Amino acid sequence: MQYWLMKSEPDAFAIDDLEKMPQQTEHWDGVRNYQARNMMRDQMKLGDQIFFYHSNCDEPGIVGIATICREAYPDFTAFDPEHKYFDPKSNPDKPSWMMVDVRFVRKLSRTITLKELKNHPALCQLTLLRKGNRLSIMPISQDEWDYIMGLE
DNA sequence: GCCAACGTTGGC
DNA sequence: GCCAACGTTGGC
Repeated sequence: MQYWLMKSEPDAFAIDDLEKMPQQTEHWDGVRNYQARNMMRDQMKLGDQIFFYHSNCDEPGIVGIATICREAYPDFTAFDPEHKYFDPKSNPDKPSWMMVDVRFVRKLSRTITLKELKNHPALCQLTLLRKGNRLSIMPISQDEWDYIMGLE
């Protein structure tokens, strides 16, 4: 099993929104970066654990845990000209983009903020903290996962 | 709102 | 293949 961190802007889709979905499950659409797509397509497996991260907001940080409940399949929002994630270069015969389904597990008892994560030398290898890294999906090592869980 | 640090696009 | 222009991300 692997661990991941996935970013979402809470104004668009927050951890509370995931919790309120039917079956507490939602497809993770709109990933339009090849590196992130490749990780979803090639590495994300059923049961993998996810840190749900709120970005671009007052208090950026990890707010909850989710899990992969469906492995990669074509991101159908890319086929819909009315959709904001429409990509004319993608089509059902040859989809450019993929998505996974994620299921809510639980909220953390508190937000583990980006600011706080930066204060831990043990986490200096976190992709999230690397300069200029804007990936919306990134792998987390077992050690990093355990360490962060210990901060809650 | 600003802007650094990307990734993508497209002319050449 | 190069690289300038452009668009996006996301912290601050």
